[in-house]
Amino acid sequence: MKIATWNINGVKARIDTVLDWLKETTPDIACLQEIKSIDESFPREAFEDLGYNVETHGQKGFNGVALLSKTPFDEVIRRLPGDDGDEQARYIEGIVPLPNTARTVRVGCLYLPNGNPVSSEKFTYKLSWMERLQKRAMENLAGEEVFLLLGDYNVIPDPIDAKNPENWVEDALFQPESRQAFRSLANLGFTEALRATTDGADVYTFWDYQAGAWQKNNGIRIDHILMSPQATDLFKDCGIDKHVRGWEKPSDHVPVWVNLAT
DNA sequence: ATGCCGGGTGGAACCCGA
Repeated sequence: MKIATWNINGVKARIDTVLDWLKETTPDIACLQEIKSIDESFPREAFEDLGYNVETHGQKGFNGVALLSKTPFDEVIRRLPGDDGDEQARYIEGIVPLPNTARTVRVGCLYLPNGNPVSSEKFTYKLSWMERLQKRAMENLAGEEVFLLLGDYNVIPDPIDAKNPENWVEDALFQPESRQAFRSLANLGFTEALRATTDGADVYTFWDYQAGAWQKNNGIRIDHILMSPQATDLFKDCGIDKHVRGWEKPSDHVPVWVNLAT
């Protein structure tokens, strides 16, 4: 079973690119971030035509997340608990049957706040959002399910995860508080899929549109997949669809995926 | 380089992203 995540940077601008990617890589479940669309405008038929069930949690203009699954959802949860009054659409969670078993897989799709500039309320919002994510993750881990948290974390975990880490020391993505919160989350008992397969450098998921970042491979690794112990028991491999960044009209992020043995 | 590009809104110029 293949489960993927991708910050597509606008579903209207990216629809053809996303459909091409789905046809090429055929994930069973796809988590999309930054759909930048209200639910009513999301082009769900285009995805249904490829055999996907579609669940969205959108808002006008910014943010917005979506779940695609070849198998119908048993349950869908929008928003993180404890974010009453938070109008930003950044989290959607779905449960689908695990193929060839009587079990299910729970998938949390997240678009974590950027948090810049660090001196602003945007950074405290980022950290409080991470606290709410941590609580939700603890609840789900207690269920001892096959559970994955995938998405755009907007956190560079370690210096090796940036081409030029010195350029990010003032940035919210690389602040000690951001990295500590990501470590605390992972240390609840998750396995980070990419780092379970390689400790190598030059493994990125984002390249800025500006200043020739892609051409210079000036990237950062900020899109991550965390797996519960029960998911890790099924883990086969993890990859990054780097070639998609070279397509026409690309997102600035590329897809990350895992294969589970099912 | 706290916006060089790109998407969104709204219908020009400005907000937002990382």
